[in-house]
Amino acid sequence: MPVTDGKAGSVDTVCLRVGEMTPITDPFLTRIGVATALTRDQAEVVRRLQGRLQVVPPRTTIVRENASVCKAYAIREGWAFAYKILPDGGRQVVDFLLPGDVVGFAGLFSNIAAQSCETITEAELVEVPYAAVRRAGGQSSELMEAFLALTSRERDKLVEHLLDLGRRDSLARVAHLLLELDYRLQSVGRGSPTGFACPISQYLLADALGLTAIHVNRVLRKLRVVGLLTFRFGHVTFHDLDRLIEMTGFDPAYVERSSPSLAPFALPPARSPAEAFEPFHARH
Amino acid sequence: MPVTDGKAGSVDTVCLRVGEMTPITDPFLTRIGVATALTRDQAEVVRRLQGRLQVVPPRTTIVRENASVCKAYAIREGWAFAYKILPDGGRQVVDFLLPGDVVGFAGLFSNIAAQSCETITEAELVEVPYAAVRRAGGQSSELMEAFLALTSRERDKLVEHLLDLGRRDSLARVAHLLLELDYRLQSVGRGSPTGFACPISQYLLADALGLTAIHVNRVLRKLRVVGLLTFRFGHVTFHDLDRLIEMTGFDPAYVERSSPSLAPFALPPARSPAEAFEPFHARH
DNA sequence: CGAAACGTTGAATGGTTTCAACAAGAGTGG
DNA sequence: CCACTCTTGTTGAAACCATTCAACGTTTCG
Repeated sequence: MPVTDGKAGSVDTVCLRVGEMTPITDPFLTRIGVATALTRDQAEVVRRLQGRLQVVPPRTTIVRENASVCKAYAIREGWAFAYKILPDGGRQVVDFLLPGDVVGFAGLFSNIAAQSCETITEAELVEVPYAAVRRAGGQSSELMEAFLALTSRERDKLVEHLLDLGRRDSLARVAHLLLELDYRLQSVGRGSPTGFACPISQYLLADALGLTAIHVNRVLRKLRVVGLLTFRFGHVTFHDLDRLIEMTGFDPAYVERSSPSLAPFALPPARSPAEAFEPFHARH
Repeated sequence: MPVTDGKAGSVDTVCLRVGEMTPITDPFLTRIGVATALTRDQAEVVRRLQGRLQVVPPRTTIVRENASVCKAYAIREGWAFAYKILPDGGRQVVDFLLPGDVVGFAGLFSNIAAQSCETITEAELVEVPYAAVRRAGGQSSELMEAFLALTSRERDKLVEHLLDLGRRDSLARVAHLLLELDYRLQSVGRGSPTGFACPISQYLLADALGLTAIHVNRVLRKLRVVGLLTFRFGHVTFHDLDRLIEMTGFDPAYVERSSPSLAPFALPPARSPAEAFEPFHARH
């Protein structure tokens, strides 16, 4: 439910094309703008929420569980994941974070990180200080509404993840997650219906899906031999999208509901096809 | 981070004691007030958000997945649960809803219900129309912030649920859920450290925990014979709270973080002890 | 070159499900 | 009032899925 400021209707949604307007890619603004149409002024306020830009190497811990935090991070480029560690040493990956995603927004209230977050690939992060968010949000209910929509979307993703762990068998579980990741990538101008570059190790996949890395390996082999999909050398290829969607019960709607088709405008396609689809292939 | 309006500090948090101020129990106001301290005026606005009060029998579907919705429901009394059905017929319970909880808030943006919701016991529900929420929220960023906190809390619950399904064995899974429910009840003046009245069937428990009802039955028997807890005839009794907390890795903090110790003020204790702890015992 | 992370495979073990059956209480309709 | 059904709880045995243990090859990186 876009909130306008009383000016002309369509002009208000400038933020959705900000990627064309400014030389800088602005994933945070994009995400906010997807949720709620912003006026030019509001878009500027959101843009100013952003602090320092960091470029961090792979396997860097950005946020540590239970540590005190004072800012969120918007992912401009690269992959990361949020996770929790159990007393017995087990690890549960809560969510994968792709370009355009925001991590650590939940800490806005407690100032305590609910999960740890670590980069998978090299990543560019934009800091979003809570103080600035509170200041701006306190003056604009439209902004607060946008933040609410952001959190609401996170909730939807978690529910879908819950279905994976609770009621899908291991084949469907793996396939469903990979489908979701591809659709999320497509919503920000990466990926394609035929497949995508996926820097996730089998161990990580296992910890996201409540399985063993060993079993994930066998599941992937099975998915390959039955001609559904191939995940090898950091690349996922879908061989039979229709059958995959049918067997997993994948519903693209829950991805799209939160990121309308306008989203691709906001994040420009990666610089070169090779770089876009195989940025880490060399490591294998 | 309570947001005040500039008047005297402590006077602003009137809503937390609203249960003492008005003869009517107001779970919605309570929940909102727990998240953000509200001024007297804001509390009044929140109070007016609420529409009709419904009393519905057990097994009533309140919201149907994918149906269009125009309001949320605050649970004033009774138990309900939110769930999704998979194409293969499987059911996944996403969350149990206790007095003081709000269901269907996520539909505020899509106007489409993300999950179905059904009552377990007889329940009293207060309607909260989206239109009213948007109107009030649009004029007050503090309110929007409170709604954001509400959704953020839901996210925390889902993450904990995710840990259950992904990385806890069936014993710990069952025990952890029952512990969580008791703590949530305690935060609204029900339940006790020794146990609580629990109207959940083994089938429902199974669908929440990604198990079979048959297996849940065996797990409950095991929990009983090893002296950890008893769940029979609609009542959960904890025999060794310390050992339970240790084996499940239960962290009361994530319940409390979202519902401060002030909460018990808001929802008055149930009318009589017998009614409070065994409202459905008679059915067995 | 050695260490560390990742991928791969086999065999044995064990936790969960499936199938089948029965008991008990609640509610319904003749 | 009494069959009758429906829901829930309970148990046993067989089948299956996933884990554990163990081992080995590969690639990457310092």
